[in-house]
Amino acid sequence: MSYYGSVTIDHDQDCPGLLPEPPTAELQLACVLHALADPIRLRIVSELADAGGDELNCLAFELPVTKSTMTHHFRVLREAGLIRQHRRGTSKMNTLRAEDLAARFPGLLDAVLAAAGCPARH
Amino acid sequence: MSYYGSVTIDHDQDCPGLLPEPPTAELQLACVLHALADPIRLRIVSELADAGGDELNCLAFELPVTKSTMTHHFRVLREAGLIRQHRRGTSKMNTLRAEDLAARFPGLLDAVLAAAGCPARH
DNA sequence: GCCATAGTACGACATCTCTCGTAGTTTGAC
DNA sequence: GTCAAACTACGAGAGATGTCGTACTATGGC
Repeated sequence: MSYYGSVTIDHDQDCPGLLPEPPTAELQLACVLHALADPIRLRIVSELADAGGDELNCLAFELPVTKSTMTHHFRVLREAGLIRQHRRGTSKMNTLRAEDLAARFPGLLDAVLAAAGCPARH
Repeated sequence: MSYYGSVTIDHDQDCPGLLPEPPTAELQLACVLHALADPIRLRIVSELADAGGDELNCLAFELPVTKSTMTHHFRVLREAGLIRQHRRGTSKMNTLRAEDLAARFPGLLDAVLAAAGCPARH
């Protein structure tokens, strides 16, 4: 989406291997919702939440898409500020930025995760 | 988004003038998030929430787009199940389906509205 | 050095999305 | 019946998105 504006990606703590991400204060609601509004990405976020803060590499998610498509989705999530990524060896480890999100948009992530947990009823 | 599947739009109560909308039990999370992931639509939802359940016609929202674009956004919101629309006279009145959403995705709408209320910090 | 593993870059493509303008419909007021 | 107001339908266009395949770049183990 073009009109979200460019995601400011600066980071003060230059932790080695950490990939650029937007600071907490600049997370954009529309951008976060857009990142969550895709079944694949929702699943990634959901599984990261289930991991309880543990780091998962990209291939730990058995997603029904190719590696290059995975790269795309992980980047969308990182640029929206939902996940944090840093390199370790040949892998890229992912964690959910749950605390940052809770600080910026209280209750939002929890509500989405709860909603994602109970799919359909009828 | 194609892979949400077709929105089931049946309605038992054939209230005259009510436009078709998905039943509460069939609201799709990804679909709802996608509908909210647009600044214009987020604003519509926000203003409807501020109206506290009152009905607002489409032109009551002073949106920076043409009428046909408004029609488009209101339709997206209705088909996602976020708003209810029914005709009255030459107008189409809109209300937020706050209770339906709270029943299906507890806390989600509230969190989004709260997040939309406090835009940016730095 | 060689190789396998994990991931990226890039281009391509089909589809979707947002936007508009113009023409049309429906409704209520006169 | 005529007219204005509110909205819709339709087509078009620019741009974004999700997907893939191929080629490429680390990184670590041998």
